[in-house]
Amino acid sequence: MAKIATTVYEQIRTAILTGELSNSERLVEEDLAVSMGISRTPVREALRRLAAEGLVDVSPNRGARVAEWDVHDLREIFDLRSILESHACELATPRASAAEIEFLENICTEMEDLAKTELSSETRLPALAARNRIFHGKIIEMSNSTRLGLLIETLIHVPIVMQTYKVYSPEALQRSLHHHREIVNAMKAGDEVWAASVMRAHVLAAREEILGQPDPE
Amino acid sequence: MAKIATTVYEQIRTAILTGELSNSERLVEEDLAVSMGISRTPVREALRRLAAEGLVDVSPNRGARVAEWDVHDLREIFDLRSILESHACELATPRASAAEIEFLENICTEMEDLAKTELSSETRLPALAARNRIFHGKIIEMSNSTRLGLLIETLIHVPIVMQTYKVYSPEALQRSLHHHREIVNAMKAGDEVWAASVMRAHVLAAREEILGQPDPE
DNA sequence: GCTGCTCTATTTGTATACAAAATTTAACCT
DNA sequence: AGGTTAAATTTTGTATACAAATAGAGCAGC
Repeated sequence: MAKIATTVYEQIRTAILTGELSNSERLVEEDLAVSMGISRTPVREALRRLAAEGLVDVSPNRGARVAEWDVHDLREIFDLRSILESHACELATPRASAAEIEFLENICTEMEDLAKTELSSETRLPALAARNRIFHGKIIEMSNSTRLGLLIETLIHVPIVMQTYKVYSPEALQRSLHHHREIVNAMKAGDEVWAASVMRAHVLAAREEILGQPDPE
Repeated sequence: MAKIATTVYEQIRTAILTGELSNSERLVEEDLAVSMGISRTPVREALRRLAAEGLVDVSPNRGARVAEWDVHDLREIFDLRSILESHACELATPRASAAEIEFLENICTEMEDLAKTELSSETRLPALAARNRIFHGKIIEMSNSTRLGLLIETLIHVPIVMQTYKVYSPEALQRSLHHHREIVNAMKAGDEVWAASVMRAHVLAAREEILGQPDPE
């Protein structure tokens, strides 16, 4: 059970991502420390780490707060995701093995099956969201660019991005699944331009679904 | 003189960027602390921060070392820069004010003048590199996307990227300056596709100048 | 000569103590 | 009563102390 700092980092992180902590809530080092029965030292380290990832804001001598994102931030995030994830598709396509294509296809099938079931959204949405993350993560992994992966990672661990499917209409969900299938088909055909284009559309469609019409500014 | 942690962070950072510390050199907390006459606490904080930015690698219980980059890493970095900085151009172009255009033009002129002088490379190259950073930084600022700026920042503070002009041939330097001028012209013309294309070419040309021919793998 | 072990010396991780800064509270003056 | 200043409290920043883990030196065995 090594590394208390890592444990507390993960605890605070998931607390933020699940919305348990939110609304620019203040994070007092001592309070967090006593609530976990540890000292301030590992708490400090965890908070700085979260700050580096953009999940909390720290001001000198004034402590840490949960970061907040406005519509403009989210628009930036989705725009950058659309660029970076489509680039990942472009890199992944010529490298894709048959086994990897099959892996992606299986996830597509699983998600399509899940979408068909009448399960309550309580269980269905998390299952869909988890597989969605695996799908996107797999393509990033296949791109074989560590830094690209890291950049995307810093963009997506933002609460609303993590819970994407929560606000999807049935039509949007269907379109999203079709996009996934089309991406795999494009990769199978070895057409990286096609694959990248669909991925770009896929992320931009998600942006509109979540944020509504383009920023008028 | 507040915030020792920030001071030591900057010291170690510039030591790495100037190559003073290099070659996966081990960074022992206590040694750094005594050499600066402070305690380990702020040193630790600085090292974690540098680790988050990718300038040092830390392993649990084994401390920090200066990060190393191989050819593959550098290729990734330049590829991503080419994408992100061209995107910055695209965003900046429709927003560019006359004053901002003029600012960029002035930097172009300064760099062209510097290139013409017969100053020793001792003084000329740092002056060129500094203005180059200002030029690129200004465009990123004009893009008005904080996160885009942050992503690019995490990519460029890598020693060899910072010292780009050191390895440039006279021809490459000329081409680089022409690119700058062309980017400003494209922005002035309000043509974001043109501007973004030149920026992409600009960064990819730098990649080849520094790394040689494409990765054969 | 080399491999594997134990023991020692470094070095990191965490806890605690204290100092500096900021926030809050209270008192005060006009 | 309002607002300003000044103490009191809270909270962060840094230093130090100790525990846990790792790396390295020296030595036994082959």
